[in-house]
Amino acid sequence: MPELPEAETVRRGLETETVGRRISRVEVTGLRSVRRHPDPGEPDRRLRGQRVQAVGRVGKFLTLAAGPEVLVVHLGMSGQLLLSDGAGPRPPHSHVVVVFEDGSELRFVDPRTFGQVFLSAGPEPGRRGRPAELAHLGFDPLTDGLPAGRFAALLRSRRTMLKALLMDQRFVAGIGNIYSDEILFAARLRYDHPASALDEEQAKALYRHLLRILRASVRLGGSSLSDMQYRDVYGRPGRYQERHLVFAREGLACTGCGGPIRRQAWGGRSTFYCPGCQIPGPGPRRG
DNA sequence: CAGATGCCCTGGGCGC
DNA sequence: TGCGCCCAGGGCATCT
Repeated sequence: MPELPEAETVRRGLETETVGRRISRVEVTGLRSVRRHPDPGEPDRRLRGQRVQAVGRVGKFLTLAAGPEVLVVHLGMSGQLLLSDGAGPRPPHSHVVVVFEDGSELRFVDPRTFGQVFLSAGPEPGRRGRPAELAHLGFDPLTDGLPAGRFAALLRSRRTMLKALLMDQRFVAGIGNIYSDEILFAARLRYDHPASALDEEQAKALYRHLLRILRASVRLGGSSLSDMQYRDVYGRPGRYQERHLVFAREGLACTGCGGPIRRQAWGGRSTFYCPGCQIPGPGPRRG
């Protein structure tokens, strides 16, 4: 499930491999992947002949600037961006393929089609020229450099449960189910702890763990789960899953207390936590 | 406004 | 061996 560290790993690969290359055409075969475009031929028309200038990222979204155009990619659940020299057959579910003038290809492969590819309608005024379609996203933990005190104040103003807030892309961009569980375990806070119940020090500590874990995962190329769906642009899996302390570890011994990690259905998906180490918070105040 | 729910979609795992 | 069921979950729409 590509989250920020996986998107950042892909971004680095794209930056290395595609900046400076000229696009000769874009082949779209998966209409759902370009669902924001009423006309699926639009990406080809607008990108033809443009040279890739920069590769950016906001949360889980990737952006390729090419001439006046910005191509935005979200990997969804099962999306991959794979580089190829253009020889050999394309893998199944290659819904969008950017062909460069040397014949090499950038293939958007996405079996479950939760991901998407679209050309931005333009930059949002202010906010560092972020594509307008990404205006709703909150701060990016690795690129926006939000001071800890600001984070703590923002967090403590919300009454939402911590996990819901960490996964809320409007609050902070890039954290999903895996990293929210890992961050909350590191901070010794349970998923259902109300954000507003944290004191200043707890909120700052949570932020430190958030940054530390995302950076550590980027260093190891992100997390590939048992399905090995996540791959970088060279097709390599990540290695951060070896460092997961709670995610997908139901029944295994907690590294903190030795007790079993618990799995809880919550918000329509699985949450993993240690009942011994992670505190649930004060609960609703009475009186 | 915030929380809950359902939908989209396919491959893989599992029970029978 | 094979079929059908269920699950994985990010983002969004919709309802309360």
